[in-house]
Amino acid sequence: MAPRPKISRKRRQEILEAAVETIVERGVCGARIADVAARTGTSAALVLYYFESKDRLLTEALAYAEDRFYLAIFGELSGLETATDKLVRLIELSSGHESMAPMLREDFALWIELWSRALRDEAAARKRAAGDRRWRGTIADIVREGQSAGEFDDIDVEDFAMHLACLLDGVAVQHVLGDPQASYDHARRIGVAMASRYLGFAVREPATANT
Amino acid sequence: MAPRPKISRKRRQEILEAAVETIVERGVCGARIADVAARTGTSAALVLYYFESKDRLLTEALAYAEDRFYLAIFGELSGLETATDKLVRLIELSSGHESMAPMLREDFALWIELWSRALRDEAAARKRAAGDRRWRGTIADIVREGQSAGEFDDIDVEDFAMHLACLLDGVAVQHVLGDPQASYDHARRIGVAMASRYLGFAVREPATANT
DNA sequence: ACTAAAGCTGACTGGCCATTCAGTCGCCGC
DNA sequence: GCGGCGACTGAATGGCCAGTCAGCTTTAGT
Repeated sequence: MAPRPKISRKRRQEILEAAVETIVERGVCGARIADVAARTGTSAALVLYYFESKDRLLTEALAYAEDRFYLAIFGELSGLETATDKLVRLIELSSGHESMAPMLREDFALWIELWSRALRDEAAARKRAAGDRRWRGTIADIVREGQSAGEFDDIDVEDFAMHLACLLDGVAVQHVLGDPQASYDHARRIGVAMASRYLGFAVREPATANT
Repeated sequence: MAPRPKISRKRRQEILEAAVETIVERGVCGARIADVAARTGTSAALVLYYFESKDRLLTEALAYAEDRFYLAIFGELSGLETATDKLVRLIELSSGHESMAPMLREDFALWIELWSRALRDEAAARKRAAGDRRWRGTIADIVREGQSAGEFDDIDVEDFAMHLACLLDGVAVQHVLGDPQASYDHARRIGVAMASRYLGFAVREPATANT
């Protein structure tokens, strides 16, 4: 009756996490069920016992990673006071700020994997689209909040959210593919410059790396 | 002696083109040598006769597609007079303007495939980085040209090139993944707005679809 | 304790593909 | 007309892996 914390719940998550790590290491194409099993210390058969097929497992794993990433960022933002702080922090985090957990920094690579999967996998495409809407919605909410507070100019919110989201995606691609021209500082500067120029707030000194 | 037009040259290209089509259709993961062979009306063995392995074939095919795409855009730009025209056209074309050959519009999807491959394939990573440098260089050249002609404000060229290139990549992702919020018009507007705001030129009416 | 379900596994199998190989064919120079 | 070479092929080979299955073990409810 009482929805006791079925062990299976934990196992499922363990497997999902192992799958995410596997994808980071070998890519969606190269990931094998046996890898995921080895990482959880179980058998390949068990992985298929929890997820009917490799396809489902991979798609769920990518969605899981996206969710984790979003929630981590969102959690960090909610502790901040002003909309300006939130927006700048959002840009910093999605530019690969060193304060991010290493696990989360790997997630940038997963975006690319998700995109390439979404090109052909209906379920992945839907999840990506939903995640993207949520992400843009978060940006838009911050902007509206800043506008109400008088921090930001009164520009078209949806347009700006799309613009910033695209820019951050593009920057992340350069970043994860290791372009030396796209260091964190570079990426941050570009993002903050764009936001401040459009929204009319003053740029402050960047947060530098810490522990 | 005279470098007679070895038949092999033509065959090689045929195969590369078939490989590109195959990748568009089935993705890098799903592409099979037999598909490429079928598309050229030959045998799988022949494909491996020209390209030592599937890996090389795919990497070369992606590079080939990128080159083709770049040259097509570059060719179209060189016919234009002013730097402003060139820049706007560049933005239009990389936002998926309807006047592009359908073949080239598919290339956006190939970027994603190339990125995901570059995550793990050294050769692909090098080719991607080179292509990207060329692309940013082209943007930078146009901006410098416009600055000399007095069309554009005197901002940091490299920074701007990186910024625009990232933005266009991000927009392309949305576009190719079919986000309805990222139609061609949307994409174009975002790109042109950003460029005009940074460079200080006046935005003119968009080019609409033709032919 | 007894039982049933859930959790879990090792061993198999079936299919799929990259890659190899042992040639065939047709052309070109001689 | 011959020798050789480049283009090309069909038919293996061999490895790899997702997914299945028959049955083992643990857990928990009665």
